[in-house]
Amino acid sequence: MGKNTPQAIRGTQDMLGEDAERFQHVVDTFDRVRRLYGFGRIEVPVFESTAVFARSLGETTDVVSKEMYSFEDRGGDSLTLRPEFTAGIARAYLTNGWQQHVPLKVATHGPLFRYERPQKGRFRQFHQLDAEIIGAAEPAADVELLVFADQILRELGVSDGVTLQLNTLGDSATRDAWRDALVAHFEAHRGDLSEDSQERLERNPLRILDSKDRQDRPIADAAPSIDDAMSDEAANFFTQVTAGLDAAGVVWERNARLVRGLDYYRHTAFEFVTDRLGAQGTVLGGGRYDGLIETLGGPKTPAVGWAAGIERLAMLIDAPHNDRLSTVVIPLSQECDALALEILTKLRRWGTSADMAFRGNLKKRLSKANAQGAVWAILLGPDEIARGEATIKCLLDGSQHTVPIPLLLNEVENIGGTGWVVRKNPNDKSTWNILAPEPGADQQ
RNA sequence: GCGAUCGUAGUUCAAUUGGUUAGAGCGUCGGCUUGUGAUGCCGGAAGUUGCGGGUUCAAGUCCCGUCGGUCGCCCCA
Repeated sequence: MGKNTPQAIRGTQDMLGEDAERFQHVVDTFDRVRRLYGFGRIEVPVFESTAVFARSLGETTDVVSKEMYSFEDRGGDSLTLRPEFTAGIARAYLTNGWQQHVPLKVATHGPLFRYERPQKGRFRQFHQLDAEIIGAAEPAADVELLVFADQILRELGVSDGVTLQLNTLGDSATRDAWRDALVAHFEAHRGDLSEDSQERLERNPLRILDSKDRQDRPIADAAPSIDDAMSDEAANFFTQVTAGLDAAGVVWERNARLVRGLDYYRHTAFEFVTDRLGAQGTVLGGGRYDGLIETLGGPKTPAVGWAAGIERLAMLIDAPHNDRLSTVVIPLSQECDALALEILTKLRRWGTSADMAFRGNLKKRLSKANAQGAVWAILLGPDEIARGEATIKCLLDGSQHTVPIPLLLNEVENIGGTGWVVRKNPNDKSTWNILAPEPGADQQ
């Protein structure tokens, strides 16, 4: 690193090659599965008025109180880079009058920002997949979201190491009653709690329940259960959610200590967790937030949603196999460039992946083509062009053949009666295939 | 915000208890082949040892500060 070269901002990442491919594979999978479930794509701004997040998440949450990137713009307004998706989506729902589309199933993904100490699976600019159903009070919506999440994890091939932990926080009355009981319990043992948890008692007492601190465990384990405070309606709701998951074949386990950090959650709360990511075990999490939209000044509107960490998922998946570059066109002198460009353009318009090697002598260019993983090289030299021919070389087995240029340009099959076949197949973009002398195994 | 640990060519790493001119693989550039890659051989370029200060006859190595990476606490996806 030179001394004067700029550094990337702490907690941000630059991705190239495999890292970027993994990331994109997660996004692609999400986008494909999301359509299967009828979730429409939405886009929301990367920044909002600070109040949108402060009111939604709760002023005392860590996210709001110490992790937001907030700034004053030139007009003097306080803005904040989104630390999560839900608040902005709820705001968009209200400002655009999307009530007309209820129940609204939407999905998005993109960057989020949180001023935290970076570590494994945790960044200051990170990226999430997000899915929400707004305006549905039925447990079917919770189930829908969970089955959707489960399928994404399956299709990414990570579901083996990931388990769904499920809990209910009850309705508002249940949650409040439970919270009071918890506070009373923890208050009684205040002196025995860890320093962190004494702090939590003020800000977010529910979080003492899943404290990792040894000192807290006995007290947390002895704390009153949500089930004791649960109203019949809330219990019934939860039963319907679990019944739906069972019917859909989604494996889950109850974790009565599972609590979410943000204030707006009610009823269903869940996390898909793994032990393969060190301290950051949660790969996807969410729940029901029936009160949020009202908090933002809208009508009473039930909603559920989840978010998943793209980087975390990308760390879990196997490296996606790259499609092989099909063809590299190699002009050997300047007079061949125009023809090379013509062929190159044609190949790409046919749907074949192709590139041009334009630097160095033939040796360099072939070497470059090989390094790119190309299957075919088309060599265009003055001599060949003079004869009206091009050379096609298979980089897998080294075989090569000359081909009349007009045939190349006209998508002709069976090149010059040699048995080499150029097949243009618009439905299969991998094939601008030269078939006859089998080049060997996997061209993909 | 707290704690631990690390920082050496583009990159991955090496460099006796502080001791000459800081090395190697990969990559890169050139050559062995005037138009033939992937396997081979030869050679070149490439470093203010993150940055700043200090201790010492002598610092990549020890000390302090700072910036960054990594891991944990916390928090969360």
